[in-house]
Amino acid sequence: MSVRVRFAPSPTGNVHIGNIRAAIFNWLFARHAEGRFLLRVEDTDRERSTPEAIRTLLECMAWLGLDYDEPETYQSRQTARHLALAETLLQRGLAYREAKGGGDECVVFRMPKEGRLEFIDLVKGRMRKQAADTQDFVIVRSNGTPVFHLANVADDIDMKITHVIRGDDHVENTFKHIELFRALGAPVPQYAHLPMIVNQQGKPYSKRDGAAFVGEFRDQGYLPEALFNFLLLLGWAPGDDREVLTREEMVALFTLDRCKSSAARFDLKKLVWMNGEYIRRLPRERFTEEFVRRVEAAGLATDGADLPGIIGQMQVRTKFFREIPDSCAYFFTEAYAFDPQGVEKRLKPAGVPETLEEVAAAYATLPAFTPDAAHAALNALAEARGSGLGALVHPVRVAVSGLTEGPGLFEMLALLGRDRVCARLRTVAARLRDHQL
RNA sequence: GCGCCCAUCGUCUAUCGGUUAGGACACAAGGUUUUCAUCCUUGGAAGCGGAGUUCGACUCUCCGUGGGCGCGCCA
Repeated sequence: MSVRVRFAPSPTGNVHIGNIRAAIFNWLFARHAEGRFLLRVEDTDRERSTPEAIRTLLECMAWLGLDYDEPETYQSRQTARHLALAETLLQRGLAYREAKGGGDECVVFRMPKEGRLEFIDLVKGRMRKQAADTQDFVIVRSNGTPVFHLANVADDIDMKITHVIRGDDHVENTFKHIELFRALGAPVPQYAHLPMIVNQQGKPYSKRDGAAFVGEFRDQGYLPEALFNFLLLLGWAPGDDREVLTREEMVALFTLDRCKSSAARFDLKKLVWMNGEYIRRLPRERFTEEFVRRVEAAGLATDGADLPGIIGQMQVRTKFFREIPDSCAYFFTEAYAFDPQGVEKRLKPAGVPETLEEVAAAYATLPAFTPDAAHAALNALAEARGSGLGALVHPVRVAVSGLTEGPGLFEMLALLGRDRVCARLRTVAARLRDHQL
């Protein structure tokens, strides 16, 4: 029997990372087993399930590369089917009508009253519970609408779902659902319950803890592959020391028995690191394309710049594309901004203007302006002055780039070119004297 | 309250009775130019407690403790 799994979110406008992780695990499980991954929109809450919300959901799926193998289905369209099944249950005496609280009658499903209920959870192992500890539950409201449990199980039956992989807040429901499958004469799927994602305090991760929705991560500049990989590592590990995996590796390696059953804390720092890893691994052309787009969007022109050289330095240090205009402006314009703290610390001390001019003079006479030559020249200067190299490196960096950090100074200088470097050093020296900085 | 589940460095995790308990993030120190966002090296850092089972337990069992989830005519 071939594997069929589904992701069954209720479209409430935003897709929570806990939810999308369930989608990721389902998708990987299906792809690994060469089975089918389906999407069922549980849109029975008509209030919140707006077309807009559904579109957002579909966008998030596409963004993460979670493609599904059959057209998505909508639970709200199956109401008649759900009610028919409830009717069957009623006729077989497996459910009964009851008027709770004096209102109209609702339909209640009968749970076993004795014995033990149990199932094997593919990640948590054997789960058991005394029947006496369960209760009958409503499957059709007195207003005539089906309740989640009925709708969920009915749709799983109709979609021939073989494995239900979902958050472990559903473990208790599973005892109910299994009885429903049996009562409806359908084969019971296998279950796998995934641990929750929690915050630094160990509480369920929510929007109060920062970005909690897929769309927010996208908007903040995270790459879908990075978020996907990071979320996968929350509760699953390949068994060896690999952490950054290609989609193919994930598919090949993913199995439910390697899933952990304890909650995982969401560690933003590691996600940031992961994002940097994915940016670094981007094909050079793709990084370049995005780089240029960002730079130009900031009103800067890249003509004349040594783009390949700049990219070579910047790709490995970029954690977010949005940082690019600010971190690289000095490569493309003379109107680059100065970091106030850098100016204060590196340019304001007495003697800096003279130092910058000395460096400019030394550089002007160099036969070739290469990183090594620029380095050697500064070394010679430092020695002549009896000062450390740092006394030259820092002011020069800030003068030339406006920043206190960036690529190796001499690589950066070579990339800028002798003319621009010397001009900037002199200009900054003059501005310092005129108190213009 | 009742039921169920969970428990390895600060964090994510490896280990499926025998390891100096490994890796990654983060942190610290050093080096890479007295820069840094890269790179290299090094370091600190863990089996919740108590009983058992066993020649031998992080690993198996039980009891505590702590945490989470569930107990809706929400999903």
